[in-house]
Amino acid sequence: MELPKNYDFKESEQKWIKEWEQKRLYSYKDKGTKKFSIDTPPPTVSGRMHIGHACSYTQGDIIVRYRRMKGESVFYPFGTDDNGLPTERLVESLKNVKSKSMGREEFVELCEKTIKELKPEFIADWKKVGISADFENSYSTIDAHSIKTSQKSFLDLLKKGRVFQEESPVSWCVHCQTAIAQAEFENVDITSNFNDIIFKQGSKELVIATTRPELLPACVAVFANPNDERYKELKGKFATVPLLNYEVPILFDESVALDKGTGLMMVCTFGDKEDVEKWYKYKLPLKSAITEDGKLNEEGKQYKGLTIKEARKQIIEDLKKENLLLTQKPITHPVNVHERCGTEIEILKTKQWFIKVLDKKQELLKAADQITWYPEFMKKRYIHWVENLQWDWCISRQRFFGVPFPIWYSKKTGEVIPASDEQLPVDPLKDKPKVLPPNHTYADIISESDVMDTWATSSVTPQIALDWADHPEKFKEMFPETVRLQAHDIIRTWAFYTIVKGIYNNNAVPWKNIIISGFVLDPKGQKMSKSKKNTIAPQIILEEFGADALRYWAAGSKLGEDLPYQEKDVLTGKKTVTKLWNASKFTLMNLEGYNPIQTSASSQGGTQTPEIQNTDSLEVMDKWLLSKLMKIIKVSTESFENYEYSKAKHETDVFFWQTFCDNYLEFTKYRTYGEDKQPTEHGTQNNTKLAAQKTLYYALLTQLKLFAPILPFITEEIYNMYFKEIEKEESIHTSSWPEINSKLIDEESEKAGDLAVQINSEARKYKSEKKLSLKTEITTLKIKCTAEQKELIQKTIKDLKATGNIKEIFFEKGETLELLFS
RNA sequence: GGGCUCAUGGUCUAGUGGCUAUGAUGUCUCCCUUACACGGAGAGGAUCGCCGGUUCGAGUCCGGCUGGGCCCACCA
Repeated sequence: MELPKNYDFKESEQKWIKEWEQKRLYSYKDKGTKKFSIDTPPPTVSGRMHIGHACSYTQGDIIVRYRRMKGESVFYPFGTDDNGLPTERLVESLKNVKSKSMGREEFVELCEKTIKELKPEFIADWKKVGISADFENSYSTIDAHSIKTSQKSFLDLLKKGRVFQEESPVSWCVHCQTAIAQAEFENVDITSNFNDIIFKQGSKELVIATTRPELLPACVAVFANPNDERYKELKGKFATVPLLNYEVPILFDESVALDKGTGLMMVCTFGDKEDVEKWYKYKLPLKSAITEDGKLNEEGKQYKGLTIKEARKQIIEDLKKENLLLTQKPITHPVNVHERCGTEIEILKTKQWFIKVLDKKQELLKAADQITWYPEFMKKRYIHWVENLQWDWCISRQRFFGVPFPIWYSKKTGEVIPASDEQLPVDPLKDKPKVLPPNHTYADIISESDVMDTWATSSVTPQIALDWADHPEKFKEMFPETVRLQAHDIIRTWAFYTIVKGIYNNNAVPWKNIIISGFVLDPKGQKMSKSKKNTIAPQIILEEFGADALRYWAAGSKLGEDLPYQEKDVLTGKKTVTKLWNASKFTLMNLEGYNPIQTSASSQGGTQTPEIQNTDSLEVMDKWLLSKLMKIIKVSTESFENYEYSKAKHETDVFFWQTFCDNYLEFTKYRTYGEDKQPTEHGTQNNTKLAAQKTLYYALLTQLKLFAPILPFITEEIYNMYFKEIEKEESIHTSSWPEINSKLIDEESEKAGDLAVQINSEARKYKSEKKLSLKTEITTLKIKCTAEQKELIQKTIKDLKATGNIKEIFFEKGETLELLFS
């Protein structure tokens, strides 16, 4: 068998992607073996896969491919997250439209159309990196099945009393014009001004420091610390709000910092969480001055109609005019903004749906212990987040493109009218409830027009994939899933919310294990971002180096650890692919005329790998290689079991380059080529050649298998060209994972082989120092060593002479090993 | 301010308390040896961030410090 001179990764990768798909190699089949199910993040259809996706999915895929080879029944669905704000924003910018100024139906249609356009190309990128998901079993978080599942989850929680609707101060994005959840906050430092503003108390001037003068019309009280000597006499008095000239009470609370600003603070409805707390605690009146689209309303009096920014500017100007602005200090302070658009978050009193989480903190913390976290410390991030939760989970969004709430309301009583399970999926704007409350007609109901938060649906990915809505029995068989794979940035959202739903809906944590991958950083270790222009497109890497090379790089990071992108590592991957090709080419060349089936003692299995059953015929160097190979199988298997793919990769890599290529192939060259030069007596096959062939066959196949999860294309190519016919398994990826053959562990041969390697390397060094070609013959080698060492060295003397071009070798007694060349 | 995490040759990285600290890349020298120049052989290059402790023995365990990164809190 002769392989072509060069490996064309582009051609090969394309071919295998197509073939795997045609053969439905990765479709879910219940083989009656241990089940392995994996929950991977449905990426948002953003047009293109980014490098972080490529890396993290590859890491997951490596684990899945290992499991598949172990013979487990792999359930690996693939989803896309198409619903909600991210898609709306994408469509708005792509199609240059504004959802709120378009008809709802028209906009939803446009979203659906856009997704359809983008999706195939989007998914193609995942296939290109060799992700072995069951793409036939793919879901979209906005398809009918996902909507049904998500609505079922909601109705279930409604029955269980875990969701509630309330009109309360809620974080709000004035740009997206919707309520948002705590998990969607992003903290940024903003430069602003700290303004010392004069309030009047009778004729007295009270100085209040604020960064938000535009909220003056929403001011409902002034607060001081009860221990603040400066303000004690203000008790029971009122202050006049400047410019707007109305009175608010002066109150006292321990939470007011004495040293911040002037020690006086104004409470507005609402500037921040602090205001909300005082508003509740002191039952203050509500004075909302900000509209849902971020303008001042009639409460703003003369400032009505101005945007927040304009109002701020105008109020400052007016304060200056009236000499009510004492000082203005520029400051930089942290502000919560909406992660999707960067707009500063407002707090508005609106009616929203919530999932109760604050009262179940203890259970949610306990859940962390029922899941094994890889790496373990990531568990703390989850715990930390749960402990610090401030708000219940607000799941309603005043948007168009999302999963509708499966409910209507009664105009008469205001009560909630839920859809019935059997009518899901339902759109209350189009459909009618099956069951009406007594004395109601369809004219008496109003439809809920809000949609659910994206996370309310992506938090049920296990339930969607395992078909909780339609096949609850099948669902029970597989739930909880084996593994969740995700990055650490969404522990507080995706991991947390999925756990919430698992526990609330199904009384169990959703997976037994969670593996958290790190971030891809730029070569300098900086976070990648579009604004920094330091992003790297995986498509370019794929084009230039190939998927195997990209995967090789991705396999290099430890789980949970951030990985700087280094092109040299991808290049090393490509070199490994090339080396694998060349080493295989050489090996297969040497297997010319070799019939592996004959040497297989176990003919019963028929299609089994021709195992090496008998080591008697093997030479020391063969035993040396195989014994070391067994240890690599052991380490690699153990590492994969613990999701430590980078360790498995490293060990296999070092073995392949050093043990196999640099040494074993060199040591056996003289045995494998030139049979016609030294025909053996009786014309039968040379025994040492046959031994080498046996070893080569088994060692190469094993190494291909060990590399297969990481380098699926090159290994499949080589397997297909030679091994497939003999092994009778259609793909290396469905072939069995190598097992340790304890008969092949041979410490003595390892020692002897190591000595031979050492001596050979000294010989090379000698030649290099003398600037001699490696072909140069060494006349004599005098070896000083112990009797024990001599015995070992004598076992490989033939190999040493041939490999190192050494004519004669003499021994002399010595304490330590000493080599004298001449 | 709280929490987590990291610190190893120029750069990136491996490293279950134990003999000369892994590999890659880059540098230098030699070599197109019939698998591979996307290669081979060799050389040089690390007081394993700093201080202290535990131990016969610490890159590895403990405490403190310094410096990165991330998360959370701080928004008057």
